[in-house]
Amino acid sequence: MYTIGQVSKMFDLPISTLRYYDKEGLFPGMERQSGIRKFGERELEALRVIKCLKFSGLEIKDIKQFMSWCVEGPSTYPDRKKLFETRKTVVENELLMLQKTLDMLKFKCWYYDTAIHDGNENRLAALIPDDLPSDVKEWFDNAHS
Amino acid sequence: MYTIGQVSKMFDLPISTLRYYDKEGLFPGMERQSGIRKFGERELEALRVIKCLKFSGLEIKDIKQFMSWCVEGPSTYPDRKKLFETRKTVVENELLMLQKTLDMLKFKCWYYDTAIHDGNENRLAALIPDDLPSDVKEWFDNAHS
DNA sequence: GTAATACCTAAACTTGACTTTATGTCAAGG
DNA sequence: CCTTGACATAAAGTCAAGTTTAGGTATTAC
Repeated sequence: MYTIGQVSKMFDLPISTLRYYDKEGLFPGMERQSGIRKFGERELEALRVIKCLKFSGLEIKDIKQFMSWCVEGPSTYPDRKKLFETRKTVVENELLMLQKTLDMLKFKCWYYDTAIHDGNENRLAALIPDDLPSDVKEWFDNAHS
Repeated sequence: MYTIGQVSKMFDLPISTLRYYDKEGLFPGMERQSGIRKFGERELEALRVIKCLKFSGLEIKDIKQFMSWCVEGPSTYPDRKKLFETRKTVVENELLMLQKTLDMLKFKCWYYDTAIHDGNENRLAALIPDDLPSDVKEWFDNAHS
């Protein structure tokens, strides 16, 4: 069993955030000893899941919904599974878009390398795809078609 | 040259958002004809870049900074390059973390598949890594070590 | 015994990125 | 002529996710 201060250090989260999560219902049924929160293994596992679900873009109120389902019992297994399936789809799409974003950033890094070398953008202004190094042309092709 | 309404449709962005971006200085030197915004190729390219930079997690005020550098001329090439290098690092890290998030989601999907099949979590509560299908154990290993 | 720490609550405040509202101009169509 | 539609502005409102503040309790350290 851990105090809020210990958990704050373990997860590198401000105490105020942990209290806020608790207030929002993300630790249903958390124990207290004379008013003081006691974080057990259930709460630590909850925090691990919260971290991932948040990173996947899920809102607090929907994480709360999930936690409520966990309390409700086996009848909510299908709801919980659907939530994770949906998140999986969302994150897979996000990965594809982030990859495209990375292509753009690589292109721009190359672009400014070239601009710095040339001292101007004259040559770059007249670019055609064939001029581009292959590791950098993804985004250019994509954005200008 | 396009009107704000045309650009709104082209980029699937609300008109109010385009006006907000303009107010925040994301289209420095945009033309006007008797008060009406005229979006040219420069502004469209800006929007393509804004889309990516936003997706990479950059804030509006930092995008504005970049746009100001573009107006300022070749002396800011190094600043602009550094911005894209930093974004590249950030996005590469984000990709790694998203991949881990995806591992967790895959694990949870498998978990609830199993729970639905069993009708309870008894078997799952006593899990050890060796019990896990290999395509699903990444996250479990990671989180419980 | 008092001062420092670690905990608690409720309520107000903050931030970023928009969105909405209220009001107004201007050109084209019936 | 007058209404409709597309544009404009300034200012207020919204929303999520915290953070901060003000005030209080309980235990330990000197």
